[in-house]
Amino acid sequence: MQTPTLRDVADAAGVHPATASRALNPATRGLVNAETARRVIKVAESLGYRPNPIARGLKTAKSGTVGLVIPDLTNPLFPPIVRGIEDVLEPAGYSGLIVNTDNDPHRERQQIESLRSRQVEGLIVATALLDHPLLGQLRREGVLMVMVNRRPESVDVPSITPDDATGIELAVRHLVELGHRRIAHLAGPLNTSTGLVRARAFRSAVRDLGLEDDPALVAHCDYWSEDAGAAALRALLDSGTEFTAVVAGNDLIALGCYDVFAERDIDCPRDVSVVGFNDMPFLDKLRPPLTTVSVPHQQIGGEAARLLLDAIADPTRPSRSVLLPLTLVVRGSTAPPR
Amino acid sequence: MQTPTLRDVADAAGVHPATASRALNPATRGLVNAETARRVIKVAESLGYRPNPIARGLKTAKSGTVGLVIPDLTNPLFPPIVRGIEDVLEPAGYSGLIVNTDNDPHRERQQIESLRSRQVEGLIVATALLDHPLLGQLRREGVLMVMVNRRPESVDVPSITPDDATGIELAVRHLVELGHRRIAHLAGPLNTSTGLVRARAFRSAVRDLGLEDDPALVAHCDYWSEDAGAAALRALLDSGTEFTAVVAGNDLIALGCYDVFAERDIDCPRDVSVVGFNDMPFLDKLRPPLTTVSVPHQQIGGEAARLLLDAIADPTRPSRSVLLPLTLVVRGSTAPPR
DNA sequence: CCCGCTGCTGCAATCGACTGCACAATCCGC
DNA sequence: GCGGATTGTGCAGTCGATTGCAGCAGCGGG
Repeated sequence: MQTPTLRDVADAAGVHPATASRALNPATRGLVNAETARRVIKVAESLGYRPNPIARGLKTAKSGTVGLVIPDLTNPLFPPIVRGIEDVLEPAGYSGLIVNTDNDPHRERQQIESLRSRQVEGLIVATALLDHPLLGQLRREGVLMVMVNRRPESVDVPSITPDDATGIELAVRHLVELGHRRIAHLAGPLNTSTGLVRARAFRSAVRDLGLEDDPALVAHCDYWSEDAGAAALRALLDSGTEFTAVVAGNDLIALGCYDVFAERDIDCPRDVSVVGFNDMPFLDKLRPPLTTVSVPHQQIGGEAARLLLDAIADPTRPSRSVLLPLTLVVRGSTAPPR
Repeated sequence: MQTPTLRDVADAAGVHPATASRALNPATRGLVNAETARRVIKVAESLGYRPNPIARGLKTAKSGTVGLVIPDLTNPLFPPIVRGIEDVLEPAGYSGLIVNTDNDPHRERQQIESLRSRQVEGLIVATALLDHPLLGQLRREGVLMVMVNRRPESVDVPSITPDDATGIELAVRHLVELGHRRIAHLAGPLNTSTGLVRARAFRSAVRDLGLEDDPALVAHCDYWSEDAGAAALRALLDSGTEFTAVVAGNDLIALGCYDVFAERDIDCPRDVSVVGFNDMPFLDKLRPPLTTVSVPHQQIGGEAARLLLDAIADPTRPSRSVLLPLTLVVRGSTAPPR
């Protein structure tokens, strides 16, 4: 006998499996004599009994798993989020099934399909595609889900997002306080909600702080990548527009700036200041260490998991959304303009 | 009716559920009339039938999941490994359940216990503890597993490990070719197999290349961390031992060196050269960019998953182990000595 | 002294898919 | 045209845990 079953426990305790089941389940324990329950529990322990979640899941139609849909675990953004999720899921007796979509809508469909056939009880979605028809469909089919890092525009889905707008404002304000007046923005892809939100926030922050809102000062990146960031900065430089500071759409784009600085012999922060976004690991090891907006990724993951567990516990509960506050981490890449 | 069951398909196709089951399962399809099979399959498709893996698992005692035991997903070493694993698991119809142990043996036990109760079919273990009694116990209990990044000493378990010894030799040889003669080693914790193997490999590489094997040149770090690396380098520096280059046990330890360089105004690579190990992301963004030994993490993960799947398919097959070749990535942190 | 209630426990069905066995239909050779 | 081999299909039990319902004992009240 590999691992003892409920029946083994019941036999050893001299009761019916049904009684053993009730004794072992805290929710139904009240139905059984306290003395009997104690005995059953004791026997279960001594036998090293572990309920088989597969069998349990068959009857209860619950799998104890949730799906985590992310673009790519290799992107340093996601591990802390996943970790935060797992840390909340685990004590609740749940676990997460991770799939990587590589931002390929087709793959995404497939992966979600595969998760559903694995009977996940809900989905935590961190992919960044905007206005996805799949989203509405899943909603209609009653699939529970929580979005991370993006707030769906049309559909009513609970979400956990960093307060991007305030984060950008933090960055701009910091630069203004240092004395910068011509601040550029290297925006992320505008077909992603974060890219869009941050770009908008940038322009309104600039206006709010009494600076000129010059459209020539914002350049767009096609991807959230170093290369795209470098390309955008080069274009901006070549356009002849004057600026003394850059707010990058995220840290990778900021890293692209570093490449251009090296390439064109620009001294950061003496010639140009840069602020990133996300606070990826090891940014403090760069020369100069990157000033950036810090996002509490692990906390975001934790909140997302909590929201999903709530939804599982009571699917009728109205969907709640959370906006998490951000902080600015000032390091060496920002200084007063010359 | 939420999702159609096998019975629904069978009814719609006018056959018995048993027949439908056989028709749908490629392994047993031969038992049923080709025409009937075709019809059943067609009906299944049109109904959008998805076999319920929970029910299937109950009968077949297979869950389609494997457990991934890692210390901490947040450590940049692991995401690529996990990604490599998932990429192999997924097409095979398996998926991975990740648990983080934080290198806490107690937590590790618990987590593995929890994975087992979830009926995982095997374990991929990437935790670095040496000589773990748990290991032998699991073996005896017939739990299939594969180790990543470490080769168990006593027990016969398949493993995938980078060829650390050759990697270290690559690093030392590179430094020697640059003209270094006094090369130090900041070894990782010696109670981890990688720490031990690399430290040994360092000394034998030094000897093989005709350098003096001075014990004063190797310092030990208590952890694989920046702080530990910095502390070890400080101790070495304070001891007055002369050296012009450092081979760090891994990249984090090398990063610790950077901190000390900044602190003591040491110019890398002019005063001291440094080589890391692992090639974490973004090392090329450091000043100076870190020369390091590159480990094919994703490939390691993939191989590990393949090994485990093999073992699942045929548990009697003798356990195989793989040593993956490494390469040296020369960047800016190494130069000829002054 | 009997009825009815409460508190426990057991019985048996159920979840959905798989599978050994039996049986029916078909086909072949002699 | 008959016996035996060969397919193809159905029946029913199984995996392990859960749960509605029934039954039983004990107890108090009328």
